Amino acid sequence: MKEILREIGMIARALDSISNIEFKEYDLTRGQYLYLVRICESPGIIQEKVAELIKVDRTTAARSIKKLEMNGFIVKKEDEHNKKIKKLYPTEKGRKIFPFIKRENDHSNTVALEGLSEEDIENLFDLLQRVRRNVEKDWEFVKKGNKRSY
Amino acid sequence: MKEILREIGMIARALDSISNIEFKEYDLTRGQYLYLVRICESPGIIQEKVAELIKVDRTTAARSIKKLEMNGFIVKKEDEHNKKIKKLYPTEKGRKIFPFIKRENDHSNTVALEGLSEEDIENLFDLLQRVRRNVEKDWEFVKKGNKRSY
DNA sequence: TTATTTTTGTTGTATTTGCAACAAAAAAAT
DNA sequence: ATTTTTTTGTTGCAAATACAACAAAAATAA
Repeated sequence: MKEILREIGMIARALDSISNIEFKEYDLTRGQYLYLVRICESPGIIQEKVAELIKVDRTTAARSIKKLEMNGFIVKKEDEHNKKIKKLYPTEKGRKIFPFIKRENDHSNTVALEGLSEEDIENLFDLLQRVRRNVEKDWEFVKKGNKRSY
Repeated sequence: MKEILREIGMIARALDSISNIEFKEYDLTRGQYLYLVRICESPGIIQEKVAELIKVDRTTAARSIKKLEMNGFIVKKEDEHNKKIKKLYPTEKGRKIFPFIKRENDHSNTVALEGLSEEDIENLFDLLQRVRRNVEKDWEFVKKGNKRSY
């Protein structure tokens, strides 16, 4: 059995670790860049969706986003028609550092893909998307308290 | 720019989350399965190497491994010729749950790779290994306190 | 319409994570 | 042989993470 997941875990931890170190320069603490990127990309998104996108616990997302708000990177806005939800928007400060996050991520991407051809990259991306779609089904299933049988 | 790393991050977090939930049944707390697997696979390995393999902070590995020891899954043994290092070995208890961890990981692998052909899988594995080798260079560089320029 | 279930958000608590700083052994350089 | 650097391991501390449990709005079912 090819240990695909092990490779993926190693890559993910290594890159996350690098990003966290590099973003301290912009006063972003561990993990925060993930949330800020998603909010910048989809202004008005709610935190429940952000957690789903990132694949992180709801309460972890709640606290990270609260901290982003406290530090002035984003704001929460009430919705006109739905009293329950809070829409998330980047502030000026948040929008300003977004390009730096993108730049760092692009660099990591470039480093990661060194030596791969254009075709390799297309192929890898396609395969990873398929894997991700497979995996997110199980994640939602298990997160809701269900038990996988195997 | 194809967001390869984003896909990898999503997959890794989702699967890690599932594993952590599923391994509570065996009294393994968050993250511990990673260390136990590596120690079972390479008896006598030292914790510094385990951290490198997993791509996790040295001190995090130290504490996880200490806990594995306290809970009787592994033992630390002094080396004859080197007073500094401590070699790690699974105990009977550790060896016993190893197959369950393997089984769970295999299942996750299978789910993840659903719909991919044999060739796709070979290809994906090869590409991921190359990405991982690229990324670990930067990880070690940054972890040692160096600054990437981009 | 009313009752039930799902969605969304929060807080309390325990645990994990990782940076900083230290110590000691080992290895390498002088 | 001595000094310097690297390797390996530890602890203090601050912060992130996630499970449990709760609450209220919204969506769905009855």
